[in-house]
Amino acid sequence: MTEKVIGKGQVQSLTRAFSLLECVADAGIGLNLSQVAAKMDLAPSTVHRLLNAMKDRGYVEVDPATGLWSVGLQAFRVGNGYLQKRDFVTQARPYMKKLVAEVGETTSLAVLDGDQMTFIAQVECREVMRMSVPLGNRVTLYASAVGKMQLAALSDAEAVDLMKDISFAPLTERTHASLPGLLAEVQDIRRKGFAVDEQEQSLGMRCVAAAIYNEHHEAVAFLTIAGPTVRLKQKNLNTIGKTVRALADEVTGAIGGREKDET
Amino acid sequence: MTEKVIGKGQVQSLTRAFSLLECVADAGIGLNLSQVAAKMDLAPSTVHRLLNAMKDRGYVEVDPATGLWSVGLQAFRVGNGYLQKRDFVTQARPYMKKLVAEVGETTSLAVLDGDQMTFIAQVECREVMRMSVPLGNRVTLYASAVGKMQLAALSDAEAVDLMKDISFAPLTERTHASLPGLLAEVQDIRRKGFAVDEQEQSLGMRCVAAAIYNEHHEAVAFLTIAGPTVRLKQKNLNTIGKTVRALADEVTGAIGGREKDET
DNA sequence: AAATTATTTCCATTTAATGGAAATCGTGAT
DNA sequence: ATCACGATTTCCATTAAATGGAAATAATTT
Repeated sequence: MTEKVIGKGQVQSLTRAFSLLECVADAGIGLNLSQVAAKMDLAPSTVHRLLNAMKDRGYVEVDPATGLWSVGLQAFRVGNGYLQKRDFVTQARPYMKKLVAEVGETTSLAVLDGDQMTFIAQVECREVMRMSVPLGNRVTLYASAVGKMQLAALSDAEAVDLMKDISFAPLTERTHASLPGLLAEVQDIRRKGFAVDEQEQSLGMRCVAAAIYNEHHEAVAFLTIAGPTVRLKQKNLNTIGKTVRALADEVTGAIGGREKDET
Repeated sequence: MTEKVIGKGQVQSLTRAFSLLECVADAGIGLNLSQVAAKMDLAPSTVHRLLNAMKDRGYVEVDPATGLWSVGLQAFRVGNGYLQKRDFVTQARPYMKKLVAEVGETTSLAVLDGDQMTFIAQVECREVMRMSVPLGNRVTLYASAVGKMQLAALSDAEAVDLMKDISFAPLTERTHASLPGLLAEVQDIRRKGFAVDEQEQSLGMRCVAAAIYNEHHEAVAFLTIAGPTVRLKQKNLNTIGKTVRALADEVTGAIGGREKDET
């Protein structure tokens, strides 16, 4: 039998509870107790105890009719505190709207989370066919405009370090397949100040992203615009890139930040 | 010394960790470890251990410069799972937009949470002076349009039961001060199918709310529009009420629900 | 009605959380 | 620079609190 050793500074019941919470959150519709127990490889009684403790506080809820567990309102409430603090999200909103008005495509804001990018805000355009990502969704660093812009905002060493555990899964035939190729593009992105996702995430979709900096010249968030290739035409990418970058720079200014290399 | 007994079905470390999380979430900008320890009446070492365990999972984060703890991205991610599941939120969005377009004021969606109403979605209008509530924020049942509409959507017995532990704190001079008065208005709200907050929450603000029903004739969410008294004029409230109700009914239809008393 | 599966309760066992104390780090004053 | 004070972090003996097997109960299915 393999002994599971509890990591230093870890709290078993907490770690387990959060795993359950995430398990239940990822499941969407919900899972019943036994499914959760099986998935987490825990005794039903343990799962029962932990889930009920979280239920008492509103972090999860159980549908009495179906017995399915899902995320609770309290989790939503607490989680939204994240946005409160990050006032750049609210401050960026008017600029995001401006960008939508100028280019006519859905605009989003993403931040680095571990080794992926997470979308934290969005202003949708009014087109019938448009890009739309649920907030909280993630994309890879190597196959998204925001991700590549994130890498470009770091030093080569930092970028390589961030990518060290990543394997290049091809999402389309245009997805980067190796680190050297990716880093070469990152160089180019640094020069231009914006990144382009040329159908690397999804065929028929192009994205353009630029960085928002804080007062310490650190990129804290990434502004991106995404649309179908039929409207976001190749020949306009340079102009759009400049527009996105200009808007991102405006946000940087609005939150009292400063760009990287202003010499 | 008073012995703190752990409640049945509770998990001490979990309960404490969630209290810490909420403490840190409510603080907005953040708190340092000692402040949290003092507020929660726990030993610093315990707080340190629990906060670090949550930090490892991304539920809280600490600003290395200031040592202030605040809510983490993971909490946001997981919390947003709450909306995923409730497809009426996404389905309601286009109608919320339509309502904003028609009336020109910020539109929100609220649900019952314990004995308060929680805002879970919002579409802001484009006015400079406009209503804007951070998602996850709560309002009372007795001093909000959504709250009164919620009460009206229940039977008198259920409404009274829901209000049993509530004391009527006057938020403005127009706030309901007692249950009988509130229940009398609730009768009227049932007849009209929409509720009005006539500066009961905040002077200079009016709100109008209507209910969204599921297939079991249960009110699951409340659509509301809020704006300054200078724009949301008294004489238009009836028309606006009908508009809000009509839109709420459209959402009800879109999610396959049915209204209460369709005889 | 019986069988099967899922949930909940119970409780003896022992692990894992606890918090006091001491060490370390950080900051600002002298 | 040195000292002092407060905050943070580490350590570890103690024991309370979490654990999970088993049994009871409830909910489905056959």
